[in-house]
Amino acid sequence: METRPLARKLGAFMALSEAELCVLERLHKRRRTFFAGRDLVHQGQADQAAYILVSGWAYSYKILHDGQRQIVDFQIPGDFLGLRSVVLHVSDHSIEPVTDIEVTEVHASDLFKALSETPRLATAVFWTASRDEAMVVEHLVGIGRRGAAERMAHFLLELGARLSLVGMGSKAGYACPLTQYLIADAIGLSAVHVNRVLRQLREQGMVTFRDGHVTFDDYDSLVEFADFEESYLDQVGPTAQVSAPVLARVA
Amino acid sequence: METRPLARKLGAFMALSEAELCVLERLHKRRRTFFAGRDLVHQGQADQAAYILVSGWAYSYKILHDGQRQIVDFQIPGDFLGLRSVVLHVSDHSIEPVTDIEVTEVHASDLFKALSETPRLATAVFWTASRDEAMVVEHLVGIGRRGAAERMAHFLLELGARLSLVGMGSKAGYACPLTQYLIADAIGLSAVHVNRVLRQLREQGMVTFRDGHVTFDDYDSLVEFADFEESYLDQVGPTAQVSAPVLARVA
DNA sequence: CGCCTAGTTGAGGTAAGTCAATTCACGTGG
DNA sequence: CCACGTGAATTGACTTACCTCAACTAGGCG
Repeated sequence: METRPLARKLGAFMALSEAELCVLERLHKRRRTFFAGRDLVHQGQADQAAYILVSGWAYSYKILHDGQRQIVDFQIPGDFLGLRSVVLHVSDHSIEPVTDIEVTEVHASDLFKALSETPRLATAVFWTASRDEAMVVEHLVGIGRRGAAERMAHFLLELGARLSLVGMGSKAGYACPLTQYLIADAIGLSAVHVNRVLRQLREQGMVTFRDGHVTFDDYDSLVEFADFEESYLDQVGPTAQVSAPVLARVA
Repeated sequence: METRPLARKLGAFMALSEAELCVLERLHKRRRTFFAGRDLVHQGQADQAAYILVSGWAYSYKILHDGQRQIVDFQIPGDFLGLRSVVLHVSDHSIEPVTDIEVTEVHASDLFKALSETPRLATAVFWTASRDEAMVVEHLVGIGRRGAAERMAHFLLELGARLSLVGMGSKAGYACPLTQYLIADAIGLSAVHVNRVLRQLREQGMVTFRDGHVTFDDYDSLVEFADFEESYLDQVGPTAQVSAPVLARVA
């Protein structure tokens, strides 16, 4: 468990050699702590470092000129923070910790060097980035075309699935430090409506979100209700070639 | 102009050497044509090839279980089609041509081989992918937090900016083969409402969309109205800015 | 004790959706 | 050449999902 969460995540995707793990290890330059509510990366900033989240939760968001906020995604341990900012050389969004967080810093130059010298690692990182993009796309679909309750259900399920992959959740539920305001800005609703929708889902016996804990009261009917497809979260990478489970699902 | 649009796009981001251009050239295996309305990639399919769009327009989308469609993005010449599907090894979305299109096919194995043997090319492709992701994020923000008219204005401006980069548009306007139904599914509105919003923008003297042509009647006030920030579309890559050190290491 | 933040609930407003009718351009076959 | 069908755009009338405003509760903490 003191294996870096990122190594664990990438390892689940492709087997990494000793040498590759070593390169990965050397990337983690410095461990830092940031405190809840204090911006880590700011929109428009020219970034020279990305971070890997070790513990705690964060979220990336954009602010519109009229002050509204849209949360793009939440990050949990093992996720990159600001990877896109480094590649694009400027941050198009801000990142803020939800809780106090621990991260390790990765300098842009070290990252590019490591990726060019270790092609398989580059593939693995590219895979991670693609998986993140797939989540953003799914999020987009939800906001664009799902009703409020379905959106909420889908959101809670996706978060649960992601947390399960790093051992922080199960089909029973998970600890969740988010406020209803954060969820509102993530799924494009008002905080008031979030509250109503949560009540509805609770009264229908599907999920309960209370006191920082999400409990799946009836996982299966929630999945059914939310039209939740978790295949896009699968830990299946190129090495696993067209693996049996994928084929089964496609068939 | 018979330069491959992709080479032109990547070239704008970082200067590519002869050798790198040559690798890029060899990627283009086979030129193919697809016809308007016939699926090119299907949701759930296990992909072994991506495509580079040479001419025509396409769109990537997802279908929900209740039959609703959310269009994630439109692709124009120079864009990759299905790059994420290849990296993730399964397509999480479908792609369909809007018009008849010409593409060149890129086999997954060739792509991975080229990227691992030519690190700078990998960086460039990673940059392209990140730029696409930034667009999806901006799209997400629009759907989540902007009103219908602002969303439409922003959408038309973004398309214009992208088309300008490949010489197919200007601040005066551009040819646009999209129907109001496609736009509706892209920006999360009903087709009827799209029509109303277009009328409103036209009557306010900002944009006119008629007969397959978008005309910016007052570009500046449209930008103002839409809160349009085009920085995320900049053709600014690592080479352009802080990059001397980065390049030195990568090279 | 008083203040702040998070959550909860009600009443009423509004942006956008649905349903439906009409027009127009286009192609196709009688 | 015209009748017909089809897909796109347009507009009106009505509905609804979600928002806003506002009041109130409950817990944490200086």
